[in-house]
Amino acid sequence: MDTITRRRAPDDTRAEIIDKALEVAAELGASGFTLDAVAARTTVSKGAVLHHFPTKVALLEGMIDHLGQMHTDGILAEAARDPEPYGRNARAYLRATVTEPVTPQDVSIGRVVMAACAIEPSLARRWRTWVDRVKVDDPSDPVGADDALMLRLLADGLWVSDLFGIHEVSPEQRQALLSLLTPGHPITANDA
Amino acid sequence: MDTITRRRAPDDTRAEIIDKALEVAAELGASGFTLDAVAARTTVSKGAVLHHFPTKVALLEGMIDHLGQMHTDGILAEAARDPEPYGRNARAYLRATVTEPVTPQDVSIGRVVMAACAIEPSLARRWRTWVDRVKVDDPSDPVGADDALMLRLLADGLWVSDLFGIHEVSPEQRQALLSLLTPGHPITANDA
DNA sequence: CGCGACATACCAACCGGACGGTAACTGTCA
DNA sequence: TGACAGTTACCGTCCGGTTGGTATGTCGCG
Repeated sequence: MDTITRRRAPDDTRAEIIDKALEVAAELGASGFTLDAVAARTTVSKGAVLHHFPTKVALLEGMIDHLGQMHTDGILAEAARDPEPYGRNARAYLRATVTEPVTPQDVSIGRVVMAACAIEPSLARRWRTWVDRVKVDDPSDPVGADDALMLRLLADGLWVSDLFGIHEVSPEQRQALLSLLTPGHPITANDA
Repeated sequence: MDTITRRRAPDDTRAEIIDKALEVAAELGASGFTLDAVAARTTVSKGAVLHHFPTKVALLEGMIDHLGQMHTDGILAEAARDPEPYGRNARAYLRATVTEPVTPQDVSIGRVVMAACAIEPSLARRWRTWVDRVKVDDPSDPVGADDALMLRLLADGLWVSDLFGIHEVSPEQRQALLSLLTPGHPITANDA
């Protein structure tokens, strides 16, 4: 009947764990990202964390899936407000990566994810799976495969650059990148 | 007379440690990259490793510097054989990243470096320092800053993609990327 | 009851690095 | 040139803190 006395729904706990795990990643970075730290921040115990995510990698998978879903939403939203069909999908990918405010928290989380993928191959494969899925969202996109790939590589490169502070990229330069792909003006030679 | 009993030159030991450390990184990956594993592969002991590199991060710095030097050489060689001055520098950067054979060992080492930079901020800063240095190698390069930046971001994105197996990039596509920057045909809008 | 959602207590192994000691090399000064 | 002092290169061992994971108990709900 009523859910007042009932114990909390497990899904809520699971969601809270992921949420708090992202907080820990944002604040403590990869070296501070431990099961104990995550559990300490949740309302539940470490045992509960291990109950929902039997291993640390499983927790990271949950986090990556969550982040992937968020980013997918951002990309779809970006594509939805783009009237120009040519290259819409790839452009949305780039736009969602470039435009979204990159807070220090995002950077820290990104680093943790990056480290995790670099250490654990299964997580890297999960990343790839996400990319594959987001790539086929709009097969009717008329843009050439080479140009679309180029935009995605560019977006990833910019993301990595932001993560590690490699290049100073001004807002104007980001804007210039956004206007790269226009109909009738393919970038790579293969896309005639 | 003979050098059998003589102690080896310390620089040789240091070089050997870095060399074997790269081997360990290539074969065992980030999770297997421990001081013990490195020491076990060298002819010297763990104590000697710590003597030359007082901390694990210091060893990684040495490895990154070494790799950076190698890559710098590759870039300079690529630029030297390029008759076209326009965008030569940025193109060489891209070319050295794309063209150089990416062996599984390279991928494994790259992952270790990536993880290290993601975990330890000082290593990421070292990466940035290297990029800054390699960027000013040829200030007379007439290519626009935006286009040069774009090529570098593209190269980094491709490198990351190769590291994690994110995109399948055919040799033809890599070739298409190489011919991106040509005189009289700027890519970004800002470089008129 | 029984099953899933937790809590508590605990463990064992890994790993970075500290440390005391030794042997080899280098400079110095008589 | 040779003895002595100081320094550098290196060895082998040990420690202890951290951390991922387990084992077992408990409680509520259906």
